[in-house]
Amino acid sequence: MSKPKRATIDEVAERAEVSISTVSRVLNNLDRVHPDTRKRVQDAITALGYEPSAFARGLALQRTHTIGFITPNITDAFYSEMVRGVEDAAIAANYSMIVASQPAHNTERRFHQLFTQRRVDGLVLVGINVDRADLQQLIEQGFPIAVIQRDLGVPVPTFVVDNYGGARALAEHLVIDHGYRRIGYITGGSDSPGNTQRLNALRDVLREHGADIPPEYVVPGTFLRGSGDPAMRQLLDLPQPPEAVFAANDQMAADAISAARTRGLTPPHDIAIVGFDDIVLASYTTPPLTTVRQPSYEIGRRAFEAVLRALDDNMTPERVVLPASLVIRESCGCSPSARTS
Amino acid sequence: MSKPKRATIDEVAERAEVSISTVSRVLNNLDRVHPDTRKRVQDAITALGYEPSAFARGLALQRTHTIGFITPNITDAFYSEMVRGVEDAAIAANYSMIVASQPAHNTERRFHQLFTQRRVDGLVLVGINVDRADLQQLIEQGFPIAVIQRDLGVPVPTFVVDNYGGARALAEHLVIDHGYRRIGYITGGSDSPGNTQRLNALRDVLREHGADIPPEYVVPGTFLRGSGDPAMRQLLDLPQPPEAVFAANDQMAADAISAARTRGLTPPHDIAIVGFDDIVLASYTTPPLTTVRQPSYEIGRRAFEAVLRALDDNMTPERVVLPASLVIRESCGCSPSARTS
DNA sequence: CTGAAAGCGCTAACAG
DNA sequence: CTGTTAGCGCTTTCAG
Repeated sequence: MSKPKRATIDEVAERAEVSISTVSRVLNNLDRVHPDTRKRVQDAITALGYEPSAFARGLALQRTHTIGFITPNITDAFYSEMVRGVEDAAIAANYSMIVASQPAHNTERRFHQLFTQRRVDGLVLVGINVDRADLQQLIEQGFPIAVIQRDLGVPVPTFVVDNYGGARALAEHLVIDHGYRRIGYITGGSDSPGNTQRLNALRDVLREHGADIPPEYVVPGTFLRGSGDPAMRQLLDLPQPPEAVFAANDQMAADAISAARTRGLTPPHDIAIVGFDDIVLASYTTPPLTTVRQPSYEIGRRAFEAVLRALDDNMTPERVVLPASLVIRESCGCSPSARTS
Repeated sequence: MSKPKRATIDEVAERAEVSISTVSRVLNNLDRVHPDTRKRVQDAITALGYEPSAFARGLALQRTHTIGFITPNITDAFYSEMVRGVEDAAIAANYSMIVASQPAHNTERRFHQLFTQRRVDGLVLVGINVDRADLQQLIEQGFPIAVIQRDLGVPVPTFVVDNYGGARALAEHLVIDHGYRRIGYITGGSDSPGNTQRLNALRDVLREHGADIPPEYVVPGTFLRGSGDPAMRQLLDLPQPPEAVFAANDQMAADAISAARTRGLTPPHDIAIVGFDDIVLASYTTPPLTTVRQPSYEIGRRAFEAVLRALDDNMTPERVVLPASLVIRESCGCSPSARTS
């Protein structure tokens, strides 16, 4: 029992005493339509409360005006900002967004579904690893896909933040401004290029200042909630614990702060802790996290626009690197008042 | 140039040397089909990598197998959990989910769009106020809608948490277990029934114990990030500030903690602060927030299921109240070890 | 058990 | 400027 009756184009045509093509014309104002007829049609439209069916139109046009957004976990603050970016851009272009937020092992299937069954016009992938062959094939067929935060090795529009640059700025702040030399690192998932780049930046900066990062100072995390805790403990259990800890993301940095506090330590006095991402949580830890901000909303927006562009003309796929900016709060050891920048 | 060629039902039919109706039959296995033909068809399907177009099917069936989820703000941790619930349930039923996360002033329009243009089969609304007349009309036409967290005064499946009960448990903990009598309250948006119920619960408990909540102890917030800060300051500026503060949600409670700390106070020693929702942030403040947990994932899941049910048979719309549970951490004054429950 | 044909709501040539 | 007509890909009677 659920077929609310919506007016169809035929009813509008009948009421306006014109043919359906004329109605279609005023709808899409393509050709010139006589002002009088146009008015009649428009009156009929409003009288009937008519709105064209997006999917009947989709069938005819072979364009669904729907885009798919696939991410491993939308509850992650970092991704949900992106969703907003994609959505706002989508709305502006009269698109709807189907979102798929599924654990990694399901993304491949959803990806396929969205494309084959749902016939989305394009896809935005973030933080997931799709099978390269699958992707390659779609690309070759000219299917518009934008990839965020991953370099998949296929020629698609790719959006990444400057992980190295951002991490480097943060590392320099730690090494130069604060003079730390013994710095630990909590890693993210091993399949994440961002993780590697952040670690490299830290290592480079340290080397440039005559220090190094011993193997035992690099402890494993997963980017996920809770994983910073055991990692931090491991660091704290070392004969000589680090003076500062760089966690691959804010979530783990927050875990690390809790872990330190549980051990009776007071960051940043006893140990400095910094993160990456600048999620909401970062402002609410005690002390607030010094971190690196990623422009996730903008990334989302631009990814959608890239898809749209690819849909219209076949651009050469760009790879854009967005700047990440240092956000200095207090967890690095800076005082609330004397914030450097 | 973006028309990846997908196989159509005709090609499958041709290859299997049957008619398209037969293909359709094996697809939906409705009628009996001869095993041999069935096999031929299935072989053709896999050979061609055929998948039926969801929206061509939608046109014929008048069912899009798409559901709309409308919320004011998906970056709010509380809502994003819900999205996951809706999505998981949707996938299980072979549905896709279009999400609309738009500021309040836009939701009405999106609501209308999703329904008229997108022809979604149903809608889940959370935390928004749609025009009652609009809604009423859709309902009467038998359009399936589930409403979360609002009582819209129309007969639709409604899912709310037991705000009163949850808040009451929290208030009793404050009043009975801790013995507080001077308790301040930071309100949420005035259009939110949850807000009112929470305040009422606090007031009732206080009264039952011979105390009251003076007008100046109720200060305005908006539920949104940052709004707890000025509210808390206002409370702290009072000649006699409260001993404890109940914020209408965790986000504002977190703001309140920061505000207190900025004033040189140390919660919960100098002032207790509690919230509502149990979002991720609640575990990471210092001290961690004592709060009330809402089962948002489950709410989302059940809301979708209600929509689906309404789609099939026309049930009488239920109104289900889900239990909220007290989560005791440290911001109320409990020590980490000696947690009551 | 299977095929032919109509129709879902809309767009897009092609003729007037 | 406007109407006719042929699809878009699928389901569904209605006949065999």
